Amino acid sequence: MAEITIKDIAKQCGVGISTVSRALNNHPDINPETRKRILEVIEETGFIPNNSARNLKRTDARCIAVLVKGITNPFFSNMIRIIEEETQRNKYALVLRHVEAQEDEIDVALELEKEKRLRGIVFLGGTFDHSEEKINKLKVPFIFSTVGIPSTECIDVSKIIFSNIAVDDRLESKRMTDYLLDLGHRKIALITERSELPIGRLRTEGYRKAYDERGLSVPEELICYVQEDIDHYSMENGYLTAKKLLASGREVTAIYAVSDSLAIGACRAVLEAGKRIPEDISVAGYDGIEMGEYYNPKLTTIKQPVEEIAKKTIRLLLDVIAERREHQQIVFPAQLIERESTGPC
Amino acid sequence: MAEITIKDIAKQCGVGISTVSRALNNHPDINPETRKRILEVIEETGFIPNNSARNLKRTDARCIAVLVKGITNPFFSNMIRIIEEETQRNKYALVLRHVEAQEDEIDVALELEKEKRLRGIVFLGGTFDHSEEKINKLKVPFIFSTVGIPSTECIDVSKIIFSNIAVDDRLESKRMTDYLLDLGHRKIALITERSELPIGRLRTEGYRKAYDERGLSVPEELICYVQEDIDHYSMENGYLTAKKLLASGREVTAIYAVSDSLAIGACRAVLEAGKRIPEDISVAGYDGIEMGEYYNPKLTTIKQPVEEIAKKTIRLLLDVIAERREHQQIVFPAQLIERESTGPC
DNA sequence: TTGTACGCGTTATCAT
DNA sequence: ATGATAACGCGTACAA
Repeated sequence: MAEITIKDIAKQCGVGISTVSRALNNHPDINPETRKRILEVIEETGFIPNNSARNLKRTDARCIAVLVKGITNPFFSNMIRIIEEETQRNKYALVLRHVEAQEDEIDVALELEKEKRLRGIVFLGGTFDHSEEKINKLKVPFIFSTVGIPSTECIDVSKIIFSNIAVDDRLESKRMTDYLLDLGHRKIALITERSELPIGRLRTEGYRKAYDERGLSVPEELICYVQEDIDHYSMENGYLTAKKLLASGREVTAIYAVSDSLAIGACRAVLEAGKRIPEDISVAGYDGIEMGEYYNPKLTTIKQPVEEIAKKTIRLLLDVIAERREHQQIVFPAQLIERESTGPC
Repeated sequence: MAEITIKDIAKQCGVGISTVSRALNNHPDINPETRKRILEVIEETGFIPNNSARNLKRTDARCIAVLVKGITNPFFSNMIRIIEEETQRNKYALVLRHVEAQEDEIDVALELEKEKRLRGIVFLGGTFDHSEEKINKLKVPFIFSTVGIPSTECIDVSKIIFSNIAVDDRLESKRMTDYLLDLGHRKIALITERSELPIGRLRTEGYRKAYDERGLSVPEELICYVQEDIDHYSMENGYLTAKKLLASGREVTAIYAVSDSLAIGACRAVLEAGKRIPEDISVAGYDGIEMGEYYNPKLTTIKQPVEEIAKKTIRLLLDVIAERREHQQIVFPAQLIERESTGPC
């Protein structure tokens, strides 16, 4: 059962294979009539060009890749949707790849760069924690988006080889903590992740800083780490972690979780413990996912400007690809949205 | 800047390229020592084989594809996770492709089948509504999973060329409606989609059937269709649709939405209208996504056995690929989970 | 056990 | 405007 190829089309049309190729790729140097005839035969016969062969030969290919680490994270759903739109608007093809938790996103990128003819890469989620050596192997421009702000020690390097776009997680996290402190809360539990992933680490630092700046001592016993063995940012993890906290009997007047999913899980635990939100315990999240607006009570959160971030990510990447601009480190402001889940102590 | 290829590795190791190829593919016919030496050089030099070239030549390749229409649908998140696990357990590679709303999933499948050396395909979401002619072009086994049960007229054909796994949406939807009717509700609003996609259509039929069987007339004015111009199964759409319904002033004692996301959106609208759930209005969903357990109130729903469905999907597909089994039409039972969002009229 | 040579389906180059 | 032909990087008979 032979696959039907460009050769068969050529034979059937009585033309050379390069003519068929030209018809396929909208080449200018072709008679409109022959082109039409060829396309008709292609239609009839149901011929589909083999992408592997194309990628092997092609030199141009307007194509970028988006590598998402943690695709279940609803925060990325929106990002991806907008990225797809923007990419399409700019007549670029997009290959979207899901990176498993245990996979290394740079390895995947390297492989993809060879397979397709990528012109650029966007990393969503994951870390900066990659050896310089490995990162240097990437030959096309790439951008980290919403993975946090790199610590100062790698800034000089990064300026040269990649862009970064994110909100200032440390600052925004401090803002949320400040807000809760301003409401009179002192016993603010933090639900965060232990691992050294930038997101969790930065947001935890912001929480600490808020206490520090006021000369208040951080209530270490209220810093709760999510389970490592299940999805760090799932509702389930927020639920389990909050439940453990509440069962411990430690006094808590507010819970701040470093993601909205965690916060919603925490809400369920609070509710199950027979407490009211926010009258007995305030709950706050981070990210600004759609769910927070629909939850009952509506969730107070730090809303990241997803749309702007996504659009800027693509625009910057395409600019760098076209050499219209250098790599940049961009910080977007986020917004504290006060809704129903938080109140005075 | 020449890409580093298998040839370079061969030269650097002082061996032939086929030896390198053998090392790469764990071929038996190779001296363990040379193999080790080659792998070392590959490691050092950071060589990554070009997948396009591999796909072009390869004949075996244990690889299946999953095409997801509507990846934002949280119902699929879990499915995908389990499918990934199962696939990996069976030592198959998985290519996951996101199909845009306006794209035709069969076209995408056809293209992918040429590009990679696929052994099988899973369709998540989408429709059966494909011309037989086109569907016949797919040469590898494929399965529709959770897209509904095909109407009788295509069953005889389908038996031969593809498998289908799903719950009986019509039946389960009727079950939910029966449950609400049993609670004494008569003014049950339905939030569903107008388009002829199987999911929406089947679930609407079930709703009607429940009324019909009791000799009750269907409250046509309470059948609400979601907006076509935004994601059919989003919380936003549930919210907007329910809001319009409530504003109309029509009497309603229960709202049944054909997906949990829609139901949660509807809950928000009910709450905003100053009504209590379930005391004033009961709300029920369908699917059994994680969110429903965490929502406040917990959502009554029809829970699809996602895990079983996902596992069975992969197992059946692999069996068909290995010719251990014929294509099958499998119907899974779902479960009505009564939680907090529904109560007596 | 290893190396040589051919071909996978396509695009790019160079003639014509 | 069109056709022949050489790559692209790899896997695999086949020969050694």
